[in-house]
Parts: sequence; C-alpha cells; structure tokens
Amino acid sequence: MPRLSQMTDSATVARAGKRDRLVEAARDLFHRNGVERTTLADIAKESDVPLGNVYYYFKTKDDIVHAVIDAHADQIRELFRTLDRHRGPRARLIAFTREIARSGPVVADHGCPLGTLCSELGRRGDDLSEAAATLMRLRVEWASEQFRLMGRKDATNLAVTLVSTIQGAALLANSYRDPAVLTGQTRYLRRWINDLA
Amino acid sequence: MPRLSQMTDSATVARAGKRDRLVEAARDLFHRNGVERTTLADIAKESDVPLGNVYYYFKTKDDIVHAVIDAHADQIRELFRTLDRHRGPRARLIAFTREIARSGPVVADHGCPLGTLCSELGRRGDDLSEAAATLMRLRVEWASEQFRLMGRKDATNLAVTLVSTIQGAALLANSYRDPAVLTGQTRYLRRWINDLA
DNA sequence: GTCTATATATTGATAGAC
DNA sequence: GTCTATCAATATATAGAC
Repeated sequence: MPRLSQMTDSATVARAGKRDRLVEAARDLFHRNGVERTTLADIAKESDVPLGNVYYYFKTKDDIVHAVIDAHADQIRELFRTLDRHRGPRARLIAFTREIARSGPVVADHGCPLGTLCSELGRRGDDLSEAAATLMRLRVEWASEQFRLMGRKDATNLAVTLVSTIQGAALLANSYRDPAVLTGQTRYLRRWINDLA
Repeated sequence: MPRLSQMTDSATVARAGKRDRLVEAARDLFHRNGVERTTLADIAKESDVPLGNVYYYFKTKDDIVHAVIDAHADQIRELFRTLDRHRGPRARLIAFTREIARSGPVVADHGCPLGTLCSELGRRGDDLSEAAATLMRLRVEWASEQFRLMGRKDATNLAVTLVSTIQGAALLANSYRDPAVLTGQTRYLRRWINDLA
C-alpha cells in the first residue's frame, strides 16, 4: 500500500485520493451497517466513485475489508503514540479510558467499530478473521506494556481484563442504546487502575 | 406460538416438529455463521425441510430471527430457574459464572451466541434490535436481583459490570481463539463477587 | 485510469400442483 | 400441509469503450 508521501505524478495522487475515499466510506458503512450488509454499490456511492471503478483499486470486497482493518490499525497506533506522551504508564492507561468514554454516543448508536468488526469477522476463521483480531491484540499489547511498566507480573491478564471490559461495555451500551453504560464502566476501570499497587 | 403440550392431532404435531427443527437449525447457523451469512436454503437443508415449505412456518427471514431470539430467551430463563435453586444469591452468581466458563470452547470457536446476535442486530435499530437486546436485559435483571438480595444498593451497576465483563471476555476469547480468556475472566469475576461486602 | 453496461450467481420470496 | 419450480431483486464481479 503506497503512502501519500511517496506520491509524485497526478495519476498516482488521484489513485491515492480515490482509494482513501473508498476505504473511509467502507469503514464508516461497515461500522454503521456491518460488513455483510454493506454492498460495493453502497461504498461506491458514498465515495462518489463509479461502481466499476472500485475494482481498479480492490480486486474483491474482502480486499476492501482488509484495507479497512489496516486503516483501523493505523488509527489505533496513532492514538497510542499520542497517549505515550503522558508521563507515566498509569496516566497513559487513565487517558486511554477517557478516550474510550468520549466515544460513548457513537458506540451507543452503532457499537464499537473494532468490536463489531471482530465479532462479525471472528467466526469466519479465515485470514480476515485473524486480521481483525490483530486490532484487539494492538490494544492488549499496548495496555500490557503499561501494566508491565507499573511493575505488574500479571500485566497481560490485566490488559485482557481492561480491553475485554471495554468491549463488553460497548456491546451493552449499544444494546441499551445508552452511552452511560460505557462511560460508567470506564469510570469503574479508572478506579480499578488507580487501586492497583 | 403453540406449545408442545397443547398439540393433539398429527398435523399439529408435525407442524411443531418441523418448526422446532427449523428454529434449532437457524439458531445453530446464526451462531456459527451469523444471521446475514445464513441463507434460508442453509436453514432448510440443515432442518431437512424443503425450501418452499419454510414459508409455511415463517413469512419472512426476520420472523425466523425473532423465533430464534425467543428460543434463546426461553433457554436463558430455564437456566436461571435452575440456578435459583442454590441457597443464596452469592452462590447463584458464582454458579452462573461457572456455567459461562463451561461454554469456553464453543465461545472461542464461534463467539457468544447471545453476544454475536446482539452485536449483529444491535446496529439495525429495528424491532429485532430491541428483541435481541432483551437477551442481555434478562441476564442483567437476574444478576441485579441477586446483588439486590445481597443488600447492594448499586445492584444494577454491578449486574451491568458482570454481564459486560462476560461479553467482552467472550469477544476476546473468540478473537484469540482461546477459551482460557473466558475462563480466566470468570475466575476473576468469582473473586470479585466473593470480595463484595 | 475512468466509467457504462452487463454478465453471473445468489438471495428472499411466491405460485401453484399435489 | 407439502414441495417443485421459478420469479424478482440484489450482489459481486467483469468486459470493454474511452
């Protein structure tokens, strides 16, 4: 996947522009309606790209799904780069939970963008299944590193608890159509983090 | 929806038999492949019922989804009737977490049957969305009652924490394809329950 | 690189004989 | 109540002119 900074001629720039628009539209539609219910025609329409032209950028629908997963991964890594600026691991974890809490309203409406993707793709047992799981791993590994820096031997277990609590709260917040379910659980998590030795 | 005990003539018995088979097959396929990826032909084949005959029992595919949700609800209520035999609320909650842990392997393979259903239907915003949410509510309300019996004023919040922790662990167990993620979190939950005043 | 037209397959759903 | 045949709509994907 070429990066914008590597683009030179106008053709390649146009390519990146349309490709990015397609991925962005697909990401949004996958989140709102799910992968299975989103058609290529939906993505093409939302991107303002003719349907036939989509296949110049992506050979199959699964290729688009993969690109969306990559886009999510990039965003996750970018968030963690920002959070890593905090002075200590505990402050970073707390900041992470606040970031999650900020997503309450959209999660209540359409679920967690990562969680719903993993839930939908997790059963397939193909390469997309594993690619989606990577999104969860990114969070778990980052959190695990923070707990490790706090001197915890059970860092991985704590990280799994943190990430899964967020995912469960997101599912319930969506079911109840109530952002408070998610924000309430993040508040609980902050207390939990602060109480750790 | 007629009950088996009300059946008399052979026609009605056959009706219930086929209907039950269709619902059971649909429930299994929805769990393994998701609602959207499951076709009526799949359900018909698995039930050994001709495709055209499915429409005698269900007007639309959504009607089958609704019937599956009802079947889940019945099973949930039945489990709670069993758990209610335990002497106290704390023992009932502990038993519940053990029941969840027992589902580790199947959850690692295909996700939580209830969670994936709520995740898939939750975004639709229609009546099926609300029907699926009822499955989560059943668990939350039962758990809430137990915490209330334990004298907790924040019973509902505790119940939400319990149920969402299970759902999050189920999602991660499926992503990691590792039952231990779910069983580990239920162990954590049992300690949490026992530590409550 | 772009876009219209269309092939091909699959789906939910119906018709109508039995 | 049952089941075969099939419709109509929709989906992914391709062909080929520009």
